[in-house]
This record gives sequence, C-alpha cells and structure tokens, in this order.
Amino acid sequence: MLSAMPLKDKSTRVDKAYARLKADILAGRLPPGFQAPEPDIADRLGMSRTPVREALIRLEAERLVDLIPRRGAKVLAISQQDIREVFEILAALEAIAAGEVAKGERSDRALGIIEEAVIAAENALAGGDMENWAVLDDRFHRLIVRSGGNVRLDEMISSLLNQVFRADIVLLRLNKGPAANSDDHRELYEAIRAGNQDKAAAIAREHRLAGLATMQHVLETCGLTHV
Amino acid sequence: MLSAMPLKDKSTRVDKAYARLKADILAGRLPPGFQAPEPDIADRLGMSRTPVREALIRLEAERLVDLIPRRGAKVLAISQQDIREVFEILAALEAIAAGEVAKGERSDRALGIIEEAVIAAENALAGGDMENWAVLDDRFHRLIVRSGGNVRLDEMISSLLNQVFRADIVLLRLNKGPAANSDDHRELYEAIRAGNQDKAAAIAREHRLAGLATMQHVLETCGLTHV
DNA sequence: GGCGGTAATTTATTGTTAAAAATAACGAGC
DNA sequence: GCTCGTTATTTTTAACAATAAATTACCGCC
Repeated sequence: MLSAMPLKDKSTRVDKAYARLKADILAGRLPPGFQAPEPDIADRLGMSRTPVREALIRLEAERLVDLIPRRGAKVLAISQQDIREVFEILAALEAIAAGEVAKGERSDRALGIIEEAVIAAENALAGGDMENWAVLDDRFHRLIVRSGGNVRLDEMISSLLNQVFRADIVLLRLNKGPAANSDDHRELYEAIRAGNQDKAAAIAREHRLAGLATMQHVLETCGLTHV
Repeated sequence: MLSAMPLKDKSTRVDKAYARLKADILAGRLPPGFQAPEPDIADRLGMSRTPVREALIRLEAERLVDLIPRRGAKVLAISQQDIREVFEILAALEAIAAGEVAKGERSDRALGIIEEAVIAAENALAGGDMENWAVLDDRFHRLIVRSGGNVRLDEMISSLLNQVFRADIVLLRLNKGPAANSDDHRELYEAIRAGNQDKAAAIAREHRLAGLATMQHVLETCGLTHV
C-alpha cells in the first residue's frame, strides 16, 4: 500500500481538541490570560462542547489551563514563582533520568542517536541558527529522559517542560543564546557513555539550575513578572 | 448561624464521583484489576455517565485507572517496576521538599506541628498500634511536603504516594513494622529545625530508598509481583 | 457429515450531540 | 444599598451515532 494513501484519521474528537488546544497554547496562539467560555472554544474547533470539555480537563491536569466555573477556560501564565518551582523539580528529575541512562545498557545504537543530537545542536549553535538550536536542545533533553525507560519520569518531565515552554521561547529571543552552558550537553553525553551515573546526574542537575539562574536574571532585568 | 446546620453540599457530581472512586480504589474496595463499563459505574454511583466519565479522566491522569476503549475502566495494579519507578522519583522529590523546609522560615508554630506528628508516630509505634502508626507516618510525610510551599511538588508527591498506597498497606500487614528506620523521622525533624538543608534532603532521600529496599525484599520473599 | 475458517449480523460500549436543569453573575428597580 | 429577576454559563441528563467485539450463520473442505 502506498504511503500517499490518505491515512484514515483514527483519532477521536477529544484527541483532536486536546492536540490542537495544546499546540495553540504552546505556540502562543492562545496567549497566557486568554479566556473563553466552553461554547466559544467548541465553535472554534467545530465540534460540540463535550469533547472540548474533556480535552480541557486533561489540559488542566497538566497545568496549562485553568477551568474557572462561570468564567470560562483560561490559559495560565507562568510566574517567576512557577519558574522556580518547575526548574527546581526539573533539576532533580533530570538528574535521575541522566543517572538512569548512564547506569543502564547504553547500546551503541542508543548512544549514537544521543551523540547525533548533541552534534546537531552544536552545529546549529555554531552556525548561529538559534531557532533551530532551541528545537534541537529541547530534543536532546527529551531524548535523554526517554532513554531512561522510566515512563513516569518521562511524563512528569515532559509536562514540566511544557509548562515553562513559553518562558524558554521568550528567553531565547531576549537572551539570543543558550540559557546554560552548551558544552554541558557534550559533557553529559560523555558521562553517560562512560557509565558514570553520579557525574551524569550532577551535570544534568547543574545544567538545569544554571538555566534557572539565567532565566531569572534575564526576566528580572527585563521586568517580566510572568510569561 | 450555628455550626450544627446541615451544611449544604456544594460539591458537584463530578467531584462526588471522583472522591468516591478514588477512596474506593485506595481502600481496596475497588481492587486492582477491577473493570467495569461506564454505565455500570454510573449506576453504582446513582448518576449519569458524563460526570463519571470526567472523574475517570482525572483518575486516569493520576495513574489510578486505565480507560480502555470498549473494555471499560480498569483499576490499575502496581507492579514491582511501578514501585521502583515511583520510589526512585519520590526519593528525589521528597529530598527537595525536605531541603526546602529546612531552608525556609520554619516558624516555631510550624516546627511544633511537625514535632507533634513525629511524637505521635513514635508513641503509636511504641504502643504497637501499627494501623495508627501507618496513618501518622503518612501524615508526617505529607506534612513535610506541604510545609515546603512548592505546590507542584506537593501535588506530584501526593499523586505518587497514592499510586503506591496499596503497596504500603500490604507491606505493613506483611512486615508488621515500619518499612524504613523510624528514627529517620526524628532525625529529619532535627535537621529541619537546625536549618540543615543538605542533611534534611539526604535523610529524606535515604529514608525513601530504604523503604524501597524493604518493600522489594518483602514482596520478593512473598512472591508478589503486583499489588 | 462434521470441522474450520470467514463473512455477516447482532450486541455492547463508547463517542458525541443537543437540550434541559441548575447555578452563579449581573443589573434593574425599589 | 439591598432584593429580585434576568441572563449567561456550566452541569447533567438522555438520546443518538459510530465502532469494535462477540456471535452466529454460512460455505468450502476434509
């Protein structure tokens, strides 16, 4: 069967609403503070209210929206306090994840994929392509977590990264550079390859904490209290 | 207005369904593996499907049930792998929480409440009242986290504790004693009172990891692969 | 004539809609 | 400034549509 075949859309309306709303929020098309009653959102998505509501419940559990009775669904803004909370937790969780990967099997195949991600990010950075670098940086972090094999950890970290996603974007535009030392990625990769669990965990933790410091500094100097 | 007044039930059907199902799952009245279609559950709860459905979506996000299309909602069992994952994450998160409390303000009032919890648990243990000790132990752990003031951390830890709640109960019955050194609680309290962030974090981490070891050992010797 | 596999039918369950009921915010009138 | 009615919104129900599983009927084959 040819790949050009119009693959039948198996996903349900709930899934579509969820995916679309999430993408719109992360991309900033639904900006923080945006607020609308359920029927409006349902109309925009061309479906009835129930699937929209179910999608919103899931997004609320992920702290992307707030469902305020009789006020409508509201896209949450990220405060400095939120950033502190998320980054502190991320530092700990990513440290575990990195340690688990270093401790684990580390097939040549898996290591190769990680190294590719490191190199790709380095090249983008060297070439000054910051937009692309940001994407590759994000991919590297998520790749490490996925390689750990702890699905809960993966989900939790992914959710936290989404919560501060907009802040990352803003930081990139303001800072014009990596939030933390970009050499950390290579060092982390080397520690993983060497099977050095403690070192990998430490690098991951410090990398994230450095990112927090940069983020706080930049937002502070720009007077941004929320994103 | 007198307090004896029959306080009007403000909660919605979704909240009732959520609370009832969650309580039933944690208490084991809905045992792991239990499975039922939505209409059955709705009938049992005396309401229509929609609020039940929304409650189930929230419970699924908390990893307490699995919603399998055309198979019904299923109460999840906890495997050894699940226990490893949860305890590893808990060790890291509780370490942060303990550290935050030690670093924070630590009013005499707050410290007093924590000490009370420690003493109450010690007394229950000394008196051999294990059921009560388990409750007080759980309260102590959640109290520490709440005192930290990081609401995300609180929520995440609470969710993880719920996921392994049944395993804790089983362990208590099999082990007839604390999963980890019960002196840890007092030591943790002392470290917090002294404002020693690193020590508090270390004790919390080791306490949880010791609990994991005990849990694994007991479940192993009993041949239990899931709870 | 029985057996195994396949196609059609039935059934059970979820996904979705629309409308009714409940409820809280809003505003007019006293 | 308070009360009551109005309105907008959510909550809940009930019915409908879609869909996958289960069952049955059918047919060729041994």
